[in-house]
Amino acid sequence: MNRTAEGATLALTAGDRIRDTARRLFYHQGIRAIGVDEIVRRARATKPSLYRSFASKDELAAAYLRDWDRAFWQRFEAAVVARPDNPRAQLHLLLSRLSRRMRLPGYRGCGLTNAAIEYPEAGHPARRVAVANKRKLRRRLREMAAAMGARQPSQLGDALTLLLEGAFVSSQLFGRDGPGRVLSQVAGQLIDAALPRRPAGRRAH
Amino acid sequence: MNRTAEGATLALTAGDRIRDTARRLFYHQGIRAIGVDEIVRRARATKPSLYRSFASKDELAAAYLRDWDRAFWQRFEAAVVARPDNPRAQLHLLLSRLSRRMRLPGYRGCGLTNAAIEYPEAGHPARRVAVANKRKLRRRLREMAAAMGARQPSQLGDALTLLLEGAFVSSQLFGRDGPGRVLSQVAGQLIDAALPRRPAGRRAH
DNA sequence: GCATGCTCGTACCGATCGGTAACACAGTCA
DNA sequence: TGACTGTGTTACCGATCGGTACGAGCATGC
Repeated sequence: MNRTAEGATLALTAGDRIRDTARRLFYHQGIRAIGVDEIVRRARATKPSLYRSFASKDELAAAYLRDWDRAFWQRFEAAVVARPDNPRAQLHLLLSRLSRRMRLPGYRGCGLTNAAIEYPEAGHPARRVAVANKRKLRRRLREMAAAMGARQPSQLGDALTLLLEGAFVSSQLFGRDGPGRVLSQVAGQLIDAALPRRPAGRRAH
Repeated sequence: MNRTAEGATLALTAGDRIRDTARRLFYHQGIRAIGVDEIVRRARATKPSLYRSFASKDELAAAYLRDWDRAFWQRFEAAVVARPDNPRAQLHLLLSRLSRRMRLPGYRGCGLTNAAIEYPEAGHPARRVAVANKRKLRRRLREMAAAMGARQPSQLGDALTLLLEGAFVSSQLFGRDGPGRVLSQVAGQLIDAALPRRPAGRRAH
């Protein structure tokens, strides 16, 4: 097995190669823009192999998004455990890491956000995964806002949600020098404004 | 002419009906999701009529986005002239009107943002229109931030850009009760934080 | 009458869409 | 040796994709 190296992908089974290739193509060109023929061609595989591992193209897209969701929460929790008991530092770490990733070549925002825009239909499998992730993210940010001691944690959490989603889409609209550069600074300002007033001066993050 | 009422659309020429129908379908389902056959069918027209008025489907999409761009700046300038010489009030009016529109049934964010995500390819006609609009918007918001007297007008303008784009996409991710509800309040907080410190207390918007 | 434009529709094009039937070929068990 | 199972292949399906050649219908000007 694994008889050929074939450039980048050296996965074993056809199903794995298809999964990897679909992730790359779906992310960079969009799900609707890519046909199953191109996926299997670039994956050095064939369509029956695709449909043995995935029930349909929509399910392949949903699998791609579930992978994304998993990786997203891994990054999220990595920032949480890196700054224990300090939600503000957790968020700062999360956003600064995101800011750095956003400046990498080929970055095209959040695959889940993009998919939700590509599939506005309510029950679509891809949309389901995307919306579930976003709901959880919003809840999580509200919880972090509450843990920071914000006066209106729901409002601060929602404000951070807006900033995050705005950064995701702005990165594809404006490229490297987009407004996403100010993401973590602006989040810090919002947190400052949402926290109860302290005696004097400014606080460090 | 105009021999038939035909429900909602009572436009005269086939080209106009096609333009109106395309706007509705493109906005609510997405551009890639809609084929030219469905457009001409719902418009009570035929494909040759479409291709007499528009060089291609991509150009029809670009025309739809140019219409959107025009309407966008009309709303923008309407808020500007309604609050002369008061950029902060202009922005507040703009955002509160947007917040109200976002809660309307069938709202699906900004057609230009959505199109830019649907068409990541650099030179695509639809993407060109979308990106040009966003660049101008960013510049305009930076100018308004400067006119407000912000200490770092670029940063405030970019923060507002992030909030706006975040509100656009969040409206489709979360629906009526999404984080877009806090849009104008949060913008006010950011403006407060960006303005030079005043002797004491808070300022009204 | 009759040609000139102008708008619109019928019928069609090759290419691609997502998806599938039937089969070849290996490795594993008895 | 032969049956089984899992993974690969070739070749095909109807439907839909964006786009077009060609002519019908109809008002106007002479």
